Amino acid sequence: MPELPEVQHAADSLGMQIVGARIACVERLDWPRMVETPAPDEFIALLAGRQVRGWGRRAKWILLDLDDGWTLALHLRMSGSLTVHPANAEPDRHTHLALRLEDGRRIFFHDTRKFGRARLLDATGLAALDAAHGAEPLSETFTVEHLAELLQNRKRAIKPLLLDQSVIAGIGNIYADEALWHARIHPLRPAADLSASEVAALHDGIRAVLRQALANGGSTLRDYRNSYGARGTNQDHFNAYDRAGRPCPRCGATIVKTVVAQRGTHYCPICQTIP
DNA sequence: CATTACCTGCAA
DNA sequence: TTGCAGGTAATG
Repeated sequence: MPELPEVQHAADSLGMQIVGARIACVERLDWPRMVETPAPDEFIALLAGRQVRGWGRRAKWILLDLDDGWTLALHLRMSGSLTVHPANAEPDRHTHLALRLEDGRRIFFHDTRKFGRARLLDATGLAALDAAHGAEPLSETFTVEHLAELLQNRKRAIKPLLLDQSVIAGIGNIYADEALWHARIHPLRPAADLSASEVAALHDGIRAVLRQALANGGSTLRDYRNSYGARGTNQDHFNAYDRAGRPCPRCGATIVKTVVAQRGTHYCPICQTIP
């Protein structure tokens, strides 16, 4: 599913609609395995009556800041979506978590593949979630120098490193391929082997593709929707991802698809030099 | 580092 | 029917 741009839009479109509202109850939790902590019955009991004070995003987690010091953390994984509905809306069979607000509206966590997760965290739990994740690539502190430090001494291929949430948070399969295309770097290049100018290009590429996707409301391949149910349009602007067999927009060579780190990987064999 | 598992739906 | 999908965790 969703990577940083989609999660940011999901969080913002949800948060701005429900900030200030109070959760009346959990109306449905028919896939209890999605609740990682606390136990499902406690999760349900603690959520009732909580007011939404604010919202945010950390890595690919949506964070709803609640009163009494709780944070509801939601991860959409591959196929999740969070939508807000009027009182009369009915959840379908793929809606595994439904919250009722005191004003009558409903929030549906829809997730065909059931990979999505929810956690209700206290301050300690939130700090642990934060500590488990790496640099936020759109933050001011994510400089070229910082990226260079992160790549230093790492023999791993650059693509799996970009996908490692404990190193850089929020990049997934789409934006890893797009950032590497942007920077003209082959996905199998050992991270520590990148030259200073390549690191600078990668830094630029990461930020450019994420910002462009944010501007386009994220990418919708199949399931992604924001909390109004709207699709993103960034999938119309891919240069490499999902473009196997089509021309590289930069040099005209045919984009190829391989498997790197067990993920489908798209790149230009001419622009992105072989390791 | 690679493989498998977790799930369902859809295209090849 | 098989393989693949935007993610991650648990295994050899």
